[in-house]
Amino acid sequence: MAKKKKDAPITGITVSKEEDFSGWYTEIINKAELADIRYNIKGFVCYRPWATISIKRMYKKYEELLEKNGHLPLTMPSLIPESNLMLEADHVEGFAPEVFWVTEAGSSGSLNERLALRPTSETALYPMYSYWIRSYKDLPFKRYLSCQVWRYEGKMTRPFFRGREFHWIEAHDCFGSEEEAMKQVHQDMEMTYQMLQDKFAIPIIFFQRPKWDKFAGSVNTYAADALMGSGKVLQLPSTHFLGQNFSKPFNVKFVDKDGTEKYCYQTCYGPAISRIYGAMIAYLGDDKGLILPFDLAPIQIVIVPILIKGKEKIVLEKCKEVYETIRDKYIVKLDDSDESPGSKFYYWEMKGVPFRIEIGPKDVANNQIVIVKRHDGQKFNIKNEEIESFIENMAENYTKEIKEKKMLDFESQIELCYEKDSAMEAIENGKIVCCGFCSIDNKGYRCAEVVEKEIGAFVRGKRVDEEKHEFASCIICGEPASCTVYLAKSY
RNA sequence: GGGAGGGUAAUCUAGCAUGGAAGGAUCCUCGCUUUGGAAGCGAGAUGUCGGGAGUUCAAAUCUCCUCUCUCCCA
Repeated sequence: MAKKKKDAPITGITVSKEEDFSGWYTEIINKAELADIRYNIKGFVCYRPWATISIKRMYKKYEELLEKNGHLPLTMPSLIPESNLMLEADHVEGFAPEVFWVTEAGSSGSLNERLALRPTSETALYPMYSYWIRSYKDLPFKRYLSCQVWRYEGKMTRPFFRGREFHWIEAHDCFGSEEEAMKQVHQDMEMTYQMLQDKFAIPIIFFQRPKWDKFAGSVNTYAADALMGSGKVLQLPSTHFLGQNFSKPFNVKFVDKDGTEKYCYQTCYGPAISRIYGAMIAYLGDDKGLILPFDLAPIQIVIVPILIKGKEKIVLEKCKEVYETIRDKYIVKLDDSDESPGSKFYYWEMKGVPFRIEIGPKDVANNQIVIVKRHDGQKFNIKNEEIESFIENMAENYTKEIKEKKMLDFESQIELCYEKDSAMEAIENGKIVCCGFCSIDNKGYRCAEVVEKEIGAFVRGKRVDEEKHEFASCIICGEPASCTVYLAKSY
């Protein structure tokens, strides 16, 4: 065996995730070759193959679920005329500060009308919806598009978490009644749980956002907060009930059964896939590197031959044999490069490959192989005839095991608080605070500012599932509480 | 939004105070040797010193502008 040298180069992760999350994240982005920020426009990054493969699979899963639930795909232009964008007042006000404008083209100089690079597609889609929707028979009208959007973010950009360009899906649905629209909002939330929790192993909870924090132009916003375990939350997909706020200015109406024209009730839903990917690698990863759900891993099984002088041939033959038996069902890599075995172990662990198969002369002699599971490091000696069934069983359970390990019980994260001081202490201790609040309508905004300034947390809103706690008064102003809200630090 | 610190080869960096031939390590390529948790030796290749302007006989080094990255706070 080769001797380790003290100053041997370290290709794996060198920063502890717990001690220095920022450093850990930066290092994993680089060393696992997920993104490259050397592209010289702030907030615009290259997603490298290892990330892109997983992201494409996430898209595919999400798209399949949306289609199963009655959405059809479409593709839209990425430029929006300024006059479209201006049609809904609140929407303009909310997005105008972060719009990228195209004002010149070619050699003919400036354009007659400025064109916005879409920051979101409501104002691109809805003029077309007014053409496409004529009758109640066209309803419900459910469409989605997978696309990039651009927002001139002022906050610090980070690969996947926050960029000035990001990749998402947006679904835009039209209904004949408010009830149907609200049913869609609930279906959107259900889809979010199915994807984020079941497929990507990220624990979430939905809140109805306060009025001052809702999507610009919507009636209400319901947003998933990922529970990051540190008491901090991260906003993930949100779904919005738009009411008739957009259908009126955009003239999205239908002739109902009774022959009268009515404006549609609309919803929109925006899972930002790039951000979900960032949340997933950040939440699941450990000090060895990435941990990926089995379906999303670009390589699911890596075979590492242990080549001892004089026995290379029999080892490699067995590796190829195993490779051939499993390559039809899984994405398998036989790493027969010149690196030392240890170096390969560290590398593929960092890349988050779920299973590693080691095959050396001893294994050949014993008619077995060694299999190591990435997420918990468990090691198994498996006889030749049991290889396929063992892998099948382990592959089926791998994502579930990660999910069980990483799932957080929301109730265990929260602390009921009746006074500002105890809330401050709870937030300090990395808890989510549950308390009474005067109002999540605009009149509660002043108290929310106090929460931000003095407690250092944000009002995330009213939980959407069953609320078990009741409070008599607002934790800030002491007025009678109209609702129970949750306060947390956020990313 | 506010503050601080960076940018020299693909990567990490020395050099900058006091202007005068850009140095090392890693990666990469080739050869030999090795391989059950990060191997060794030898040879080789790689630089608009982030960009622009200024000062100077002379700028990685001084001045100004700009782009970009990292970290912290609101």
